[in-house]
Amino acid sequence: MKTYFVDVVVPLAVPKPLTYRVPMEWELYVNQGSRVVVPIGKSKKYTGIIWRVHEEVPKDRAAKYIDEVLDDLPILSKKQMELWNWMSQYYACTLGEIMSAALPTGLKLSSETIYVSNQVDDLVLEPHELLLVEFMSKKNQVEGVSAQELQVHLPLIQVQKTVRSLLKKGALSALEEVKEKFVPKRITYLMLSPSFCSDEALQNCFNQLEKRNADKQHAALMTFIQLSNWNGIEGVAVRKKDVIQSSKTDHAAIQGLIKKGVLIQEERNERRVVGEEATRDEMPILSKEQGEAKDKILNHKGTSLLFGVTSSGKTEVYIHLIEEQLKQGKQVLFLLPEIALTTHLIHRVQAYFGEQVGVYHSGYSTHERTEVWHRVLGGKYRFNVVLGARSALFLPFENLGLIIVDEEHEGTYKQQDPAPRYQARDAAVMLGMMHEISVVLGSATPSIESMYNANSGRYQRVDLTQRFGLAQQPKVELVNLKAELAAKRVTGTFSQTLIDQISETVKQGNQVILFQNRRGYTPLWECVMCHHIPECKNCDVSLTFHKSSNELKCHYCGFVQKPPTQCPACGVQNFKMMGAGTEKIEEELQDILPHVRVGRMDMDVARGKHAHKQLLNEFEEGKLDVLVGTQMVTKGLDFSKVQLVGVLNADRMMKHPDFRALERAFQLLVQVAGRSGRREEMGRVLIQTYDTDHWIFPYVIQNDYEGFYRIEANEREQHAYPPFKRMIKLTVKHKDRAVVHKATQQIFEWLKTALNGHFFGPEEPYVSRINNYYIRVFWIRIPKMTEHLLVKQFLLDCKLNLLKEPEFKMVRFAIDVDPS
DNA sequence: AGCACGCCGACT
DNA sequence: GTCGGCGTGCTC
Repeated sequence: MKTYFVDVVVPLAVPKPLTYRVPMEWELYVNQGSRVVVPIGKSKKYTGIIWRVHEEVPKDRAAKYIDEVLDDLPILSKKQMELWNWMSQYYACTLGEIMSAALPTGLKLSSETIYVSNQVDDLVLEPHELLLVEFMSKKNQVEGVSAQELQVHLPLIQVQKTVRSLLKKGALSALEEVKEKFVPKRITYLMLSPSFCSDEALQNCFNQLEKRNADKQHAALMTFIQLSNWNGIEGVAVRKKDVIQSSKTDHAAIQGLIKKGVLIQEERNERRVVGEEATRDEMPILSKEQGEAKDKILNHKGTSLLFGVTSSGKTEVYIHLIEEQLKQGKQVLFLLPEIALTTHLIHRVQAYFGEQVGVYHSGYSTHERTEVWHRVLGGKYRFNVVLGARSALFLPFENLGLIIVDEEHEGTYKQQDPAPRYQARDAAVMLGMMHEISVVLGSATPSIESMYNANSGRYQRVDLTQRFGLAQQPKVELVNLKAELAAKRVTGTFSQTLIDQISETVKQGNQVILFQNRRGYTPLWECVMCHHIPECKNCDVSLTFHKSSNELKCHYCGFVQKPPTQCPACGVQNFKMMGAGTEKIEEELQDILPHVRVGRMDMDVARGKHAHKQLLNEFEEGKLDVLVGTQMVTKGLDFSKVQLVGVLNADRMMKHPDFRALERAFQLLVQVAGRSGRREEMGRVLIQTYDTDHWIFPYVIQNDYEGFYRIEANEREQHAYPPFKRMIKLTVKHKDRAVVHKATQQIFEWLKTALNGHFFGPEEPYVSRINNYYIRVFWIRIPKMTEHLLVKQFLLDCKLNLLKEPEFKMVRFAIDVDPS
């Protein structure tokens, strides 16, 4: 007799899968990639994924039994598991961390404590205990009451304490219950029975119903025929609810028709996520260049970099590539940066491919996401195209034929904070290799990494150089802030040159977008006397002023306070605002040009989804002349009447102490410029800067990516940065400054012996304390040929050895591979 | 992530 | 003396 064990990945911070024993009755059902419910600790239950089935008896401890097998068929394919394995090694994280990121919460159920009251006589209860017992007797007697419910309904008493005493007295008992969070919505559909599927039979039926004065049934059937667009074909289904509603009949009428065998009813799982149906757009016609690009990509079973200037029609190429895959019954994964998912690109793709298109991103509810997961797996309503943010990478494609990564240079493809700190674009390339399929990375301003890979032959390079239609390259000019300042031609943030241009553009009935990068450009509160700036008590940053709420806020930990009336340093009661947020800019502009209608779009406004949409609508309808915004205004918004784009200060983004600062600045400036003059007239772009001589500007003005790339790549090579070296960032945090210092000294010694000359640090980051944690950073840069997995293992060992020391056990140690 | 165990301050 | 605060360690 064999005894089976399973290694189960659980979404907890455990280094390895946990081993459980399989009860005899489940032996036939344990498959790799299926979910199970397992007990963990004293009482909790979690969903885990079976990673391996084996017969090796665990040596160090007795294995617990699994509680339940949730799926008869795996919800993770072999390929997905392979991807998870690769990711956990490459990004030095655990499978559990990947599981947390990969599965929609609907699939990650965990247990909940349910209390049931027991009938016990002769029990003396305290008043608050009585209250709780009474509440429970009023509620559901059979199913019990969850701990959460008690907390919500009885806020007046100390629920936990009371529950504990009642448990002791035996008046309550506790159960752990696991609920499947995803319950498919069931909807009843009606169909015509096959024997009535002819005009003749139907006519007969109507006659019969009329004869018997069965008006309601007659009306119901008539409505059904109308709603189903009767054309003699079997199996067209209509919702029962719709038939009843439009025919103004009732349940009984339908039952009558079912009894007569005219209609049949069927329960179906309703799809919460419903794609665009009905009319499909005609396939766009490709230019010669686009057609060639499409063929090159299709014929290359590997990664292609689609380098297409703005308005060169990358989307049309994508559409044709998708079409090609669908013809072969293959699925397509279409990754987009989060923000781009709110635009009309989704509608465009849906207009071509209808109900086969699924969308997957954080804005979707867990139910919707879980449904997308199920529908990617298969079934009648399989999604064959999924547009999604980085986590869509984890969907369980069975039959993937193509991966598209649009705007591949976008930083949002890299997950920063909780592990897994993965780069979705790179992981997509790996996934493509595992499936042996084509991967397309598209961008008008590729990341230095991707262009490097294209130039070195790792990726195939495909260019789109021709602009589509009437779109013209805008005219980009610099405004020398130094000179304007000297000539007293600057008011706050605005140079007179920019003001004149705005005024002129608006006078002509055109629109303006003003771009302000957020970084280092926040409004501060400063003492006029001693220049004291209020700082966050938890973080090493200044508090920023939010006018709308009249609060000083910390952007790192969320701490808020009212602005002080008296300076805590010198006691003077006089503060002024420093710096210029979008709010301030909006105000300034309004002061200078009172007749101009100004709108503002930034994170504060965008928080409310509707406010955001409304603002864009107003701008589109021409109710606003000027839109002031942060990064958000650079993404995929096409306004036909925008003739002028102003970049208020280009310097801050260029001078950031970060090796990617120039790359980002170039990308941003080119993208921002692309917002101007999308139609017949040539648009203008004005960039305000103190450093007009910076080498980057000629390339921005000429829109010369290649030229920019040559210089920037050379810089990176000279200074041993990616893509010429592999980079790993180590972050060390602790609440005690002295402990961090000591820990980093220890790490420094270890790194020195193993990686001498290939690392920098410890370094104090720009913001050196967040949420009361002191932060230090090491930068590791190793040659490409180095066995990077060994280095990562070494770093994990460092972590382990460090946390072994009692004084360092509370140190947080994060490994970030390929940081952005 | 929870949850229990354990070691120190303010109460009966 | 105890109740309960949260720091810390473990989960097959």
